[in-house]
Amino acid sequence: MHVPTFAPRANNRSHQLRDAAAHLFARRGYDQTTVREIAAACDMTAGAVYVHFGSKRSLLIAVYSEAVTRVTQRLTDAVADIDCPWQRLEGAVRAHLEAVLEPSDYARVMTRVLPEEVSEARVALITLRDRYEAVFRELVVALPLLPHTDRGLVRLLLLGAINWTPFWYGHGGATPSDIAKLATKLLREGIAQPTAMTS
Amino acid sequence: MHVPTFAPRANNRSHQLRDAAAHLFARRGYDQTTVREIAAACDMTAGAVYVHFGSKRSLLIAVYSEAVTRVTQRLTDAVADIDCPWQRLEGAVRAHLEAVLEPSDYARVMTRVLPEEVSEARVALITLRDRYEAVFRELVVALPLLPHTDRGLVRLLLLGAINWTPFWYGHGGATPSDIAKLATKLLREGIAQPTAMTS
DNA sequence: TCGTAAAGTAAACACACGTTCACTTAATGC
DNA sequence: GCATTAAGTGAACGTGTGTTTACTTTACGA
Repeated sequence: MHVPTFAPRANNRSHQLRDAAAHLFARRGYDQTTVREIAAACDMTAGAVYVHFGSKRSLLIAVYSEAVTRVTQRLTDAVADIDCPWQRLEGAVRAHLEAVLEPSDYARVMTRVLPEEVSEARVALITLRDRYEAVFRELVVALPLLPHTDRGLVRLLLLGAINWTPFWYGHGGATPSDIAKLATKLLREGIAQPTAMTS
Repeated sequence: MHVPTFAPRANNRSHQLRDAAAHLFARRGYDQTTVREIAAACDMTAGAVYVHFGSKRSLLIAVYSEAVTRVTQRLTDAVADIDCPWQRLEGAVRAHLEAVLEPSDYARVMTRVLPEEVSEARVALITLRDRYEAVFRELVVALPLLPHTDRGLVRLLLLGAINWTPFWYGHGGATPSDIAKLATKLLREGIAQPTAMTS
């Protein structure tokens, strides 16, 4: 006749599940990953997953949410001590690339599973991703650009370029630092060989 | 007792099937599209699909191959009459964007279904896409760039930026032409506000 | 015209997957 | 210690999907 105890237990393995899901989502995508695989990675049964998460979909949202939180934090830290807007941008791009390209499961989920592809969780995922992209919005807004420059467009092109990197990274010898440097240079001054103007 | 006639018939509907598949793959992705849907779009049964294509996978490869052929042609045409390397690049980017962003089913398949996501057809699709990207490789090689510029990296960043456009196109008012202009400008001279150097 | 094989149908097969359910076990608060 | 409930098991359910199969219809060359 006592008040029941609704608290989760101490040895909570839901974190372990979420980590395993992140690992598999990052490596094989959402659709290709099965609930049974995630469970097996934790030495559990598929049924046990549903004790912690109501559905595969909500598991993805949990992973994605954690990913956004972590990468945003990493980004914020990376640019915290920098003043120059251009160097801030370069630092942010490098931090993003390091997070996405090195074997950090959570960050990779953000680029590996595209919100647009998972119809079940589209809205939730896009909302989360927007939270992340807001950081870049601020960075771009802070840049001293030519008048009439469409800063939104600049941000989208930049994000596209770096979101695509996982698909080709490793084929050349470029490091995240190289890529960040080039991307920033493109925005700043371009890479055209100055033409010898007839003076 | 006569030699059999192995030729396909005149009223061949395999093209119709391929078109329908392109339409659905472009709109909903590969995994989310079912063989029955493709068949239904042609007023056929699922079984009939297998008369023309051995598997769903080979149907995708047929669509993707046709897509690469068409877009490559479109691109080649677009830059045929242009001499200036920079204008050639801008024209190519605009042509690519127009193909991808406007409701041309085949072109959209190229960016909607990522070769890396379809494990069954990964290799075949990547081979096809490489054929297309070779066009951009030439365009970038022809640019007069600063010495020691990693042209491969430039191409990859550029392709990433424009491949990502389908995910955000329409949210701003930018047209394919606007996007192409900005992308080219970025490579050429950047968009930084020139600092007033103390002379 | 007539035989052959292509084109197509209808139904079933095989299987993988997300999810549920009845049941067991083991922490946890009182 | 004991009731309570979270955590977990193992098997089954329902369903969707790619594919196959036996059969029918139809174009087409000789």
